[in-house]
Amino acid sequence: MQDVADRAGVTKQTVSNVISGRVPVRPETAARVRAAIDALGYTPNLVARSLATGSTRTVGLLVPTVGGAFYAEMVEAVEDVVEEHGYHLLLATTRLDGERARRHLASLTSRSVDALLIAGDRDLMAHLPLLAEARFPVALCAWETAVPDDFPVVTVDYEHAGYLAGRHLRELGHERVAVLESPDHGSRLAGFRRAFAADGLTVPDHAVHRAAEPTVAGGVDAARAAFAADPELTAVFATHDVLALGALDAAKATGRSVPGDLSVIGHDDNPEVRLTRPPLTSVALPMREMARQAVDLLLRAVARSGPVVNSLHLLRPELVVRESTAPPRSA
Amino acid sequence: MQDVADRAGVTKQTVSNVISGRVPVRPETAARVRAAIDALGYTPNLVARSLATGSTRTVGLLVPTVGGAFYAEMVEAVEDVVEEHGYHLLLATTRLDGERARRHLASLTSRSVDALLIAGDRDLMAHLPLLAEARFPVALCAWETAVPDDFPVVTVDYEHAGYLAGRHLRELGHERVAVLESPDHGSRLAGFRRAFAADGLTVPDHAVHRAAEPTVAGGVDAARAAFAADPELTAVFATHDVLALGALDAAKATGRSVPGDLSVIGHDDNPEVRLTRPPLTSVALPMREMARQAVDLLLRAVARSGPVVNSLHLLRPELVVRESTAPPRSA
DNA sequence: CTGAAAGCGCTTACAG
DNA sequence: CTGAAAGCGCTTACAG
Repeated sequence: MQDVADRAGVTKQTVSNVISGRVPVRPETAARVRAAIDALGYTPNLVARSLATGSTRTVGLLVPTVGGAFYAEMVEAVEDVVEEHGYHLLLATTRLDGERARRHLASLTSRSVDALLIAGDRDLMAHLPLLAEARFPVALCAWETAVPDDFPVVTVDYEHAGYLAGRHLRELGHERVAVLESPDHGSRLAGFRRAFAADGLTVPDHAVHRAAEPTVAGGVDAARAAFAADPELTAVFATHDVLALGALDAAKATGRSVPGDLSVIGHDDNPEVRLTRPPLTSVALPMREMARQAVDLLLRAVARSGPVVNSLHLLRPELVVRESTAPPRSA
Repeated sequence: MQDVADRAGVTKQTVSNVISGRVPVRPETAARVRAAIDALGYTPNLVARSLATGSTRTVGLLVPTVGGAFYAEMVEAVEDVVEEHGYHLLLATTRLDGERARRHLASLTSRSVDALLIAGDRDLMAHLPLLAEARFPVALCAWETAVPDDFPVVTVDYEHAGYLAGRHLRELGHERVAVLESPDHGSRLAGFRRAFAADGLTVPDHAVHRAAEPTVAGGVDAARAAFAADPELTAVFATHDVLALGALDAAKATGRSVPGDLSVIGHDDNPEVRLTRPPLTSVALPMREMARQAVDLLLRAVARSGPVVNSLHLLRPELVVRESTAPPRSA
């Protein structure tokens, strides 16, 4: 920078002013400075700037994993918003490993980020207190269970998501249904039940089948269990798309046509569910909007260097009707 | 830091020495300093340290996308290695958008990272010269086509991958085969052909079917074209697992049993291919080792603050035989 | 509109 | 082993 200043015949403060544009500089001077910058191939040292301004222009994102359509899309959505604001993305994954999460949280404390967005869930709960004295704003997103109240949270109204699925099946006329549930998806189930309760129907516990693991195979097993428990059921709600994929397989294997004999509805609207046969009806989560609101919340706090406003944003999911749901045969 | 020094009755240089451990400090003094650190909840300012040392302890990773098992795994592998060395991960994605790639590259130039790893391919080629004057080491990985020679490259021996697929089919006795090809997978095809050539056989151009897009649907179409071109073929090599998935679907739709009537072999060994029926034989790429070698290369250069050694690492892929390949009926 | 000064919070030689 | 000084490369008031 000093070199640039020398070559342009000004002081480095003037160079700084030209670059930042915060203080007006006489056009000729500015032009001379710019010429010198180009000639020398000067690029400002961001670290020095950070030290002087106290801002790293980086936001940290902590996610459980980056594998899987859900978090992959979140990472990209966050990157987009962050980039719009001229920020960089520091990424860390927990892999559902508490110790790993703790390490990351601890290392982020040392002011290397201006703000931190944490997506994930229960495995992080235990370590959140670490952040109590963080010097930067923290927000949580995509949190489903046990939503903490000491940080702002931007998440999906999962209960409503379940309700949408239930209402859709009800509107089609289904009465005997089963739920394929992933662990920690209790609010989706609750919403689903609410839709049936609104019509005076109940979804009994023995119609809820928990998948051993959130995989296609897990979905197949859960679906088979559901068929065995009630051979007459006409529809299945999977709290996770991947389980719905399993349900599709299981239906085929047991000679049930979808949606003729059995309607199947998923949750999350992963990209791949458009490719199944038939394409899967699912509940879409507003990932991009979630990322946007969370990052905006954070960066607004950074901008006025105040605390984040502690709020709970509940984004409404949306039903995407495709071809895996239809009225039951009996209707 | 000054506060810590005051409370411990020493100067901040001593505090610095205690923290870094580079200069021996008398035990009692060190203990006093540590007590003061705890009492004050002091955490060092990494930005200031970076300015003083010239190192940000961050490596940048530029990938086309984070969606898709291949790059997702790469991101996690790189994160692991980087973390082992006490570094952070700055992530940027290009989304196959050249302009976006250029922006990222330009912004990374300003010394916010100690090193940069670029995964990807042709869409980045045009912007690589931007990095010529980068003050930090740069390495490329997972590069398949038009490998540049002015940067170190750690990648897979894709030609060998194709060869492994071809040799496997040859060893099973297949002669009439087809290739389902994704764009830019020429070296995989070349290797595949080499395996057949070794036995005096050729894989003619009309047995190579290019998929319009790297999706299951694209694979289905390409496979149908292959069946139409040669109804007698006994095996199919897909240069991309997702195309192999399509081939599986197309086989089922046309009444071909796998591997009885048709052997199918994929490439990349994405996690989901273990779940297909039958489980897919594929060629596994050593992602973690690739990430490790690339990051090691980079961080060694950082450590001795010299240039990276300009080399080409070609990692050997590995054949994973599952149940989608078998000898042809005729054999 | 431009220049001289101080400071961001560390680390790195260099004396004692 | 510990202390006083200079410097990393910027930015931010503050005079001129």
